[in-house]
Amino acid sequence: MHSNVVNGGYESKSIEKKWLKKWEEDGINNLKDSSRKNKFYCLEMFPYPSGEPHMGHARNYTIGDVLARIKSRQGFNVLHPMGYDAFGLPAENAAIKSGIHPKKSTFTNIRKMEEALMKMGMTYNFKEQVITCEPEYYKWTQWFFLLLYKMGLAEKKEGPVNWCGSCQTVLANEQVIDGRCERCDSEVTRKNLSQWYFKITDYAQALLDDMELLKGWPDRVLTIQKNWIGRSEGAKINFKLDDNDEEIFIPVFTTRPDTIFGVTFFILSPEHPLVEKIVTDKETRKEIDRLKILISKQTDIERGSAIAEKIGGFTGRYVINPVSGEKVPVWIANYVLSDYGTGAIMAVPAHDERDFEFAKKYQIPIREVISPTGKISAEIKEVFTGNGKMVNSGQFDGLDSEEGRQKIIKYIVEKNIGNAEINYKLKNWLISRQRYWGAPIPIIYCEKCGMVPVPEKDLPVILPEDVDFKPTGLSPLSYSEKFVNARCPVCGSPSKRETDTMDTFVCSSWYFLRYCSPSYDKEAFRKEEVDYWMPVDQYIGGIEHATMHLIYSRFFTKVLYDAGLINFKEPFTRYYPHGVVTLGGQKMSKSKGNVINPSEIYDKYGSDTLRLYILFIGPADSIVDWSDKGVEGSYRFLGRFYRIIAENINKLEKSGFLRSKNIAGQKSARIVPDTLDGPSKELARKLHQTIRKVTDDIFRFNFNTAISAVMELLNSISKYNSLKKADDFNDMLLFETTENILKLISPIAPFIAEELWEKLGMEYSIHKTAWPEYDPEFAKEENITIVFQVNGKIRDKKDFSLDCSEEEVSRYAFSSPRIVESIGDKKVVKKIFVKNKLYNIVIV
RNA sequence: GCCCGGGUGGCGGAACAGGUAGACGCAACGGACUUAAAAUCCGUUGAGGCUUGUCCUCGUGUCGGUUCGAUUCCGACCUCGGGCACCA
Repeated sequence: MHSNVVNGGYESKSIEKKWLKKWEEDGINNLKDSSRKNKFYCLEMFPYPSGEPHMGHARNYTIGDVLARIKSRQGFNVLHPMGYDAFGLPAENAAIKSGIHPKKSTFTNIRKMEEALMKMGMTYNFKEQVITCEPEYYKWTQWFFLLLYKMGLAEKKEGPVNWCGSCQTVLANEQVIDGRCERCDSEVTRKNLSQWYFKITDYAQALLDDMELLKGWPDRVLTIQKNWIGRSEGAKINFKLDDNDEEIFIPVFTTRPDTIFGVTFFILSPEHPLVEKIVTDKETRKEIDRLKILISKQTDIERGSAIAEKIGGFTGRYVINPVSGEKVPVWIANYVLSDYGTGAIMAVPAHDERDFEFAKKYQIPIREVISPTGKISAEIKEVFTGNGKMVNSGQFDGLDSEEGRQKIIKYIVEKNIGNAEINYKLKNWLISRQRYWGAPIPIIYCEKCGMVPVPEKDLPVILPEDVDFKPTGLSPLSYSEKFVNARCPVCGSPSKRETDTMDTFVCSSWYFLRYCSPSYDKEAFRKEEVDYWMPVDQYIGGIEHATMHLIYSRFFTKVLYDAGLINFKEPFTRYYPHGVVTLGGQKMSKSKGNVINPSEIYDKYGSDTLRLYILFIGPADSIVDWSDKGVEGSYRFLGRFYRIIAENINKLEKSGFLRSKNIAGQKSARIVPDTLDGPSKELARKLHQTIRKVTDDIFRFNFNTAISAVMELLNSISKYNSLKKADDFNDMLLFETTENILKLISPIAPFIAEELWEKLGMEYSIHKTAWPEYDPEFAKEENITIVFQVNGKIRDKKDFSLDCSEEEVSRYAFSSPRIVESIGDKKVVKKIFVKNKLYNIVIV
């Protein structure tokens, strides 16, 4: 290690080294204390062990660490755990490239992460980490799979899936961004495969309803989730195929049953199973087949975006509108999706943008049935999607569209042709992956018994280590004879194991429960521990997990609740999304080479500087751009802090104050307000105001302003120290201020605080002391500045005593030359007095 | 296209309930210390004006409104960021 960057007497390197060692020996970073009554579970999203924590991790974990430390100092029993989301593609991809086994690289990386987190002074109990790729953990991930299976929430289904050709695996909908793979950015194609799904859609409504319990979540996150779940209310209506031989009903979903008289055509998605059946004419069939192939070749981007061109064709057949009795043509079109609603729609071109565009292109009639004015338009030039009066709608004419919707639903229910229905955009969670580095799905296929779940007593299904994990599109595990061949748990005959592994989001959907009893080996979690610690009081992590991890974790929690295994419905009481750290306005990324690692910073300036800077850089939830100058500023501040406090300690030593009293043990005989005056009183006030502000700001996640308050206090101390007259000086006050400023900075910059605490002769450790509380008597301002305005413009300012009367203020106002001059010969019509703030004279 | 957030000095950002806009920090400039530099310490620093003051005018994306008073509330627009995006 090289010497410190020049900074007065502040030797961050040796200080941090010294305390790291001491803290580790004493286990001081474990904040659990079962003798305390109230608990606080502070959780930060655990990292994927990529090798070294990045700046986002540093930000995330520093925020959590500060909160956990303060909660502990405020007397809470604090659970502040750490672990690793250790399964996943990157390790496997790296293994394919470099030949190093994922297990080896993962554990090497974990050690590195661990060391870095320790160096940053994080208060995790490193002895109780949770690592998802260990059999002791994934045994219970598999147990969860079985639980969902038993509850009918896990199913194997043939269906179109998102296939990433480069990763050679299936992706969940959430992992596809703009038709591309989230990880490798290559284009995602559709493929029909038999895959495992978790039926999260069964919980769509519960996920929406229970948002009411998430008062401690930012609205924007709930909005994202609502959007993702995509609930829409409407009706399912059956249209009968116009056919002489057979009664075929085709249901559609619509949110606008009130527009049913405006249906001028009907569309099936190209993948709709009835397309095959109903197209009878040979020539038409040719054309429809051609279209189907054309559309199936379209990528998600070409087909899926709102601006994509609409294409389709007439099937030669008709359906009967069940309400109007009208016969309308059946088309297929690329813009009708097979996996939403019923895969078929009633098209109302006058009142739907997409149908309008399609009708115009293919010259299909457009009929107005909702009119904003109630009058029928002569010509339809544009779509009207709003509410209005129903027209051209038979017995429903004249109704408001909202009312019409209810009336039509009532009608179709009575006539037995449909019903009210709710649809969600949320799709079932596809969890199988044709990859090696994941938790094996605990299922066995027996020729006689069929699909058999692995009995709980046989868990874990161990992921074998001697496997060839080259990507072939098939699960690497399928090449391992040893793994694949098994005995049927039911009949004992030779069987085959499921060779897919689980999406890593399954592992991370319950880790917060495991933290409550990390080494318990009888169950996934010890109930008493979970009852005590859960739900998480404060969760902190990137907003990019709003739709995946956070929804899945909420889903898992609800499943456990319904299984009667836990007594809460939501895992995270409060959630705080921190912002990302950019460099030059760009997202830091290894591939672009624009990365600043936390280690560079703590190696050069120390972890205190890193922590301080990352909190001071800007509001914790906003995107912040890295600035080397800013880091230096933080480092300089700590140097200045060190010098000024050391000077205080010096002074107190010289005056004999520190020797004369057994300060460390002394809690009583502190300053009484009346005994102070002048600069001392001012400093005492500043101190108590700072205690109040820092505490308030930190719990509002305003770390930047909390730090600026500490800076201001330091400036006040510095000024106080430069006082000429010795009588103005109060040793006790200086001591108390020193003691408290150290406490205030201690969760943010734990090393320097501990060092100076020791220098002050206090009992080890500052991190075990109670968090300071402010005294309102001290914090109270004596004088306040009243602002004088004339017609809202500031004309004068003057100090008055707190709570002074309007009369007093008014008397001054009308004697102030500047104010009198501003009034001139105008007439005073009104006087506004805001206590302790301002006096405004209104003239005309 | 729809739904959320933001736009404040040269820069990052303060202003918690409509009441002193620019806290704190960075950068810059001036001074002290030094043979010198670095570091440190002390100042100045939104723009413009002159009558240089405890001064005046302007100023929180643009335009308008409510109010004695608007960065804060309302309306329209411009712009940046995020989410969703043929979801019937």
